[in-house]
Amino acid sequence: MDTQTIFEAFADPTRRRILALLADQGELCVCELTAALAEGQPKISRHLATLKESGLAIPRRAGTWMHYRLDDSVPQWTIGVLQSLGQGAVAELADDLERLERMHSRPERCAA
Amino acid sequence: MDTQTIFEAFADPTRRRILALLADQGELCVCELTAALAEGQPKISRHLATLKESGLAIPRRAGTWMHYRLDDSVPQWTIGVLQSLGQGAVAELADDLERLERMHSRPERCAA
DNA sequence: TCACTATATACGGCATTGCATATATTCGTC
DNA sequence: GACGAATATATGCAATGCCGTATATAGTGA
Repeated sequence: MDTQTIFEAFADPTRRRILALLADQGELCVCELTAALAEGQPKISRHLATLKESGLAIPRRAGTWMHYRLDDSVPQWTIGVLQSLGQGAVAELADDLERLERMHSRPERCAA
Repeated sequence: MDTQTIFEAFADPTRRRILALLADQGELCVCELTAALAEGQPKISRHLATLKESGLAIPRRAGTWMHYRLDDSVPQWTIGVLQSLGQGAVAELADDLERLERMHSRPERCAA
């Protein structure tokens, strides 16, 4: 949760795409993120591990699925950056959201 | 001036110390930054080149001295991050400022 | 032009990072 | 327990980043 770790997390474009999606959608599972970004599953999983270790994302297991959401107990400036990711700083966000909508058989969102 | 470049600039602790000092002091030359951070001159110079290329810092030559200041025409979220650097996100800032004050024979600040 | 100061860059080494492929784990169901 | 789906991790590699040392450049003044 220290400054350096958070900045490193923001320094990768794939992680920013993930963070922008989580900021927009609230909670998503690995298979949804894999479909939305159109990237390989191990790649998504590794970046989610990084985000989890940095304290930016929180995992929740629901059966077979792992859901990730943003942690809202982050430094103030971090919140500003996260908001900006959905407001133009992540150029791919529109495409990613469209692929997410198009995805077949998305897991039902069941609360914790 | 694109998103990726700016985030990469923020990802290094030495660059954040430089940015925090510039945000606090307005304009500093290389030798002042070298003294304030207590780091080698080539290291400071290299990081300033990175900041210049990212669009975050603007150089100004005044005789032998190169002065650097922040560019204020940066994305909105960037401004928030820069402010945060002076408000706890850069732990070394107090020490760096103290070394800067103690520095002997600082170049006089003459306007452009 | 020469010497001096301030700053920038080149070079080599070391550590880290991101990736793809392959494999391991975890969970639900039978 | 065996199997299949979802997710996580191991491995090997190419690329990148930061560093210190040495050197080059730019400016100033004699």
